[in-house]
Amino acid sequence: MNTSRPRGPGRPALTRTDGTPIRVLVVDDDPDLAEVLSGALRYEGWEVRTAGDGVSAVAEARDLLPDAVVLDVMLPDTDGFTVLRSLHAVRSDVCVLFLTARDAVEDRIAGITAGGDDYVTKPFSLEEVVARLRGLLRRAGMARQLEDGPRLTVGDLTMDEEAREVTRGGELVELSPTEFELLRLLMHNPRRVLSKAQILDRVWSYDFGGQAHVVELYISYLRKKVDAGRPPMIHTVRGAGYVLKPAAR
Amino acid sequence: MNTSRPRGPGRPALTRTDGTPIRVLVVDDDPDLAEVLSGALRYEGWEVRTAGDGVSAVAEARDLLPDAVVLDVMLPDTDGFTVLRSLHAVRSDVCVLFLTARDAVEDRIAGITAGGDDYVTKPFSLEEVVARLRGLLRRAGMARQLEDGPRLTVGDLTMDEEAREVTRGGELVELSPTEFELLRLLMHNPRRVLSKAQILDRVWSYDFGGQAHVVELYISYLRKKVDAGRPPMIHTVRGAGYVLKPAAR
DNA sequence: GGGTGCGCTGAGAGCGGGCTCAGAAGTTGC
DNA sequence: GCAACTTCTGAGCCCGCTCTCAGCGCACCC
Repeated sequence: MNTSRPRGPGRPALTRTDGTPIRVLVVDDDPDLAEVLSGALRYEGWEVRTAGDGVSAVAEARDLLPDAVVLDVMLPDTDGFTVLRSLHAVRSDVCVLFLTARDAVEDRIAGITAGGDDYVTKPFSLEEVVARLRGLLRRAGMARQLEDGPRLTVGDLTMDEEAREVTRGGELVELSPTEFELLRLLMHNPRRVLSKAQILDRVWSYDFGGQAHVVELYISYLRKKVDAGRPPMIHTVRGAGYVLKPAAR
Repeated sequence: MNTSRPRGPGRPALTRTDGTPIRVLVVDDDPDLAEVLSGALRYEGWEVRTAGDGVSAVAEARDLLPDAVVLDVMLPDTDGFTVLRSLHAVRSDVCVLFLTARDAVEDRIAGITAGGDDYVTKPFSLEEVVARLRGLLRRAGMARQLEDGPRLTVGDLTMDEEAREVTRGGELVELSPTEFELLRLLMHNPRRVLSKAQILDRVWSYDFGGQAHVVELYISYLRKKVDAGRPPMIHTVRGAGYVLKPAAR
């Protein structure tokens, strides 16, 4: 996996207010999942460490003083709530993103999002995890946006990630959840060719068994809504993937 | 380190008159509850500390000199009223919000609130606790409102939090307590998508075991009263949650 | 210029999220 | 003690979303 990654031109990156990379701690007892996650976060240009249980998580946190923690609720030793308390003791303004099984949502998530923290249910897509973390960090005010705020812009296409609002040339564009996620990925990587495999990896959840064919399908949906009669911004690079770039005048 | 969490767009924040964050001490012997509470208060941008019993509460108070204290009446060592006296000795103008069981309300609480303090009965919703604290601080004159007073406005929708009065386009809208609380949360977060879990966490009491289904139900109630024939302000974002925004022109 | 395969799109099935209605249980006020 | 109101549960329905399948067009290669 490619670990060195200069941000592409136009790639909006978050850094800490002093300009150093954002520090994230990933806590999950499944090493494979932790690896995939930390890969995606490093791809954002962030500094990442991992821990496999609650005790080492707190130990790592004491050392790293992370800005954010990605925390599996089900850990071999302790439950998420206890870890949360310890983390807040280490650094009171830490942001926490919980990972939880879908059916476990109801019972004990209660109160977790109250402190401004957030959660995603397994299985999740990497794009979603990254987006949630970005949102948390931005709201906590510990991050500095290198570009202009929560509104993402490519050409005359804009996306407000918090309001989930997309406009093209001032007109509102209505998107389904998956379409939105796909467009978000494209808009975070303007002028960069993304392969179908990359897109599948980031937009669809990691346990998705389907074909790369869905990517073509959703690109076609997006074109109908985003390009619709206007000069095209979504381009196919045959044999390589897709690019989003401002429409040539 | 940046400990203040700037409110989202349109989110009215309170600070002390010198502009520094409001300082709150949370006293409860249930660590989970204390954690949830302090999370919610930190989310308001306030500085929070916790204590688990009366003795450490007074010790913390001497150190922090809090503007307000959230105080469980039932403590392992002392009762709330003794703590109250000690707190007033530390800082005579401190605001106190009592937490009490429903059936214990009658007798002595009444006398307390005469002193300008307030109470909520368990189980409570976080939105309620935060609202009561805001009211206390404002009345005590130790807080400075960063935005425009107690009246909340989104489009042609207004809410007077103190009078519990809501108008849409000048017309009075009558709401039940829960409906009011839900709308308050939405109006504090205009143009931001709130998930059902977030709403559940803040509007319903922390021990509510029910389904996210009630949120849909109450959204539908609100729509009937707030949107009723007018251009809709409450929007569903499928798979994500709900947003309140000014009606499109 | 013809073949090959990649990419595009239309049709449609299945599913599940979200809305509404009806009613039970609890609460408040007269 | 009754009436009005509020809150929440359950059931059923509808429709939007997702994905599969299949057929076709077009780009590229020889």
